[in-house]
Amino acid sequence: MSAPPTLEDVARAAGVSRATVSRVINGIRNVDLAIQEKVKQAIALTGYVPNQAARSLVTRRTGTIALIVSGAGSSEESPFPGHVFADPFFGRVAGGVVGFLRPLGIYPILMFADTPETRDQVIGYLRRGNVDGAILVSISAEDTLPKLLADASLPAVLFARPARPIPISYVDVGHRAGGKLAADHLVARGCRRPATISGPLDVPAGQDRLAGFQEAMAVHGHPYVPCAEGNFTLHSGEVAMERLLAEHPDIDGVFAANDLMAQGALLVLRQHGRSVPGDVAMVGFDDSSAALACRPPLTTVRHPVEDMAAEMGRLLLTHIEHPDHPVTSRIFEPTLVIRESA
Amino acid sequence: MSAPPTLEDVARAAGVSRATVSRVINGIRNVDLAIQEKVKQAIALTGYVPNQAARSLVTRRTGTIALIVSGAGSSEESPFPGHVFADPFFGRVAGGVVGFLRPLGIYPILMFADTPETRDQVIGYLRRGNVDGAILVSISAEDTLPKLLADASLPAVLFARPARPIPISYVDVGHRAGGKLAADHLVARGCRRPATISGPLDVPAGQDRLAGFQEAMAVHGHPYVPCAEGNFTLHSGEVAMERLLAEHPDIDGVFAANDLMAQGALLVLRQHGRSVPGDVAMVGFDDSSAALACRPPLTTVRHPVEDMAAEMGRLLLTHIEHPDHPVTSRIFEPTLVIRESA
DNA sequence: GACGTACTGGAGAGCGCTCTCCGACAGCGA
DNA sequence: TCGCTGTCGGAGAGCGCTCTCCAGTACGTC
Repeated sequence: MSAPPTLEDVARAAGVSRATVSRVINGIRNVDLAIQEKVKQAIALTGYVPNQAARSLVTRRTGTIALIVSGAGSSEESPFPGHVFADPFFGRVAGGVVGFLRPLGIYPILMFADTPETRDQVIGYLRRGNVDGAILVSISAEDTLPKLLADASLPAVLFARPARPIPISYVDVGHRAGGKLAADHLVARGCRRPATISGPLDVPAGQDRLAGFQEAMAVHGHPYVPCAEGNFTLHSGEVAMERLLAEHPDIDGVFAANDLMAQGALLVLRQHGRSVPGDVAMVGFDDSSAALACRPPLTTVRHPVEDMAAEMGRLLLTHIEHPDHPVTSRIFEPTLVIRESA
Repeated sequence: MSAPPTLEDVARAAGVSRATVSRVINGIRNVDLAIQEKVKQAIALTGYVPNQAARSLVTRRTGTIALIVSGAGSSEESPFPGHVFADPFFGRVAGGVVGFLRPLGIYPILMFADTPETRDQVIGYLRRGNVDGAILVSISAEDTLPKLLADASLPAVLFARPARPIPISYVDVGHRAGGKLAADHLVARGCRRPATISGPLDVPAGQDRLAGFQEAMAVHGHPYVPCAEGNFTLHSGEVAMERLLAEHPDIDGVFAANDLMAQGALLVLRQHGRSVPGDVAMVGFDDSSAALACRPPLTTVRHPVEDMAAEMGRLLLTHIEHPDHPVTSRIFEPTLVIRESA
């Protein structure tokens, strides 16, 4: 078995033409059942597996898509990307995408675009026609990749609304609604002196969660809520909580714009001898695995990441299938997951 | 620009033949410098990008490799894989692989093989010639994928030694040496009543870390060390610590076989009012981001995951380049990272 | 019985590239 | 002058597949 069997071999074994075998394999047009059977046996007999390259050459479809995590400054100390996975949130996105695509026989190519050079490499790779489309998780406001993608008119779908309007489809969660959920819950359980640790205020996710929280709090009679800005990392959550505690020692409820910051805040609270939820209630955002790693387990706004990732896959496939499909966005409703921290 | 430019177009623009353009692009043989220059200009002019499918068809190389995370039972509650990323360890592997491969213009296809069906899908995908080779991170002892890969004689490299001997190259860390490092450190800082939370004892990583720790402890005069088995998750670390504390309330030092379990153990210790490292010292394993998320920050045995991942890439490329390259394994030395927990 | 129609299978032309030949030509020694 | 060697560019044959024709057959209709 030096050379793997080709369509030609199968055709010979089945006593039909290449075209017929191809039709059987791709399920195109009616082929006589008896012949279909013969072909299938021949395929099994020869151990034939289609050559994807040859197929791609003529169909102009690769059957692969790219999953790009973009915009992370990465860490300066290391030439290795992937630190983003320190936030379990990205693992969920990856899992969601794979979970949806896998039954379709499609597997994503994992790419990181964390520096200008790697961004160019990524674009080059995409333009070379290696993939049919891209799913992009962009994590900074200045990321230029969404625009480059749109300009290249490569089918693409974004996770989260881009900071600047760009003609590209995206999927997002109702950040404002999530912020409101957190505020309502905090107030409902008797919180009188709320505070919040926001995400970075140059990205929509940061702005909107904060806005939603503040607006709802205003409705509940808290027109001003102390706020410390973080950047979605555990450490930034600690720093922010430290500051909040120093400036407003009587805080009795905190909304952190993601679970990782909430986790950091919890650590600081404990260091200061504040019990949770006794002295201070804490609500996070995302419902990532970090929420379960907290003690007490975190009450948090659930980001239906897996469903969103699946929707991204669905949307991308639609764009690939129908190049003229209009730019679309879909917003998912967040829900509150009540655990023990609030 | 309905149809993208082809080699033929470039050749025409440069006034040479297709073959010459191909030679210039692939840097093969001597081509007159003046002609090279002309060709390069023509490429720039036409905006030519090579068609990977056509190239693959003739070279029989795809220029892609698979990154497979295999053997996870996944979670029963969800059709989505990727929960493995809850352990930041896997993010590091992914980052390390991408970091090494990316400068070479190679990007991995991300696959999860968490059930028998998906395992078959993965094998089918690989056999279809979609990739040149595979990097496999197998996380359970009964995983059959390594064997299937070896049988398919597809170039592959494993992360960690397989539970059963299989003719396949792998990269691993000195688990025993790591266990010894932990033991020595614990003893050196005065620990008298050590205990350990082991990983699952059906995988080498679990067995060897424990063995290395026990052996070193024996040398230090602790022939018997209480041990509770965990499965590398945070929760299992909690459960194990609970048990250890119940059975041996006077423990003053713990070695957890990975950071996540150490993090869980720390949580329990705190609940029981034990200070760390005052009452109990804690040493983890991996030096993943979880170690930094601990309070106090975790002293841990560093698993040089990124370097190991890079080596996997290097090894895989060698296997792809030279199909007859003998099966190889490379063991990395662990080091101790001293922080505050011990 | 002649014709139109529907359906099925085969022939063959590429898809864009690589790579082996082969020919052209220059340089050099005899 | 002839031929030999070495260098460099071109011709052209595929790589394995899809898909558009086209031919053959069966059947129904008038």
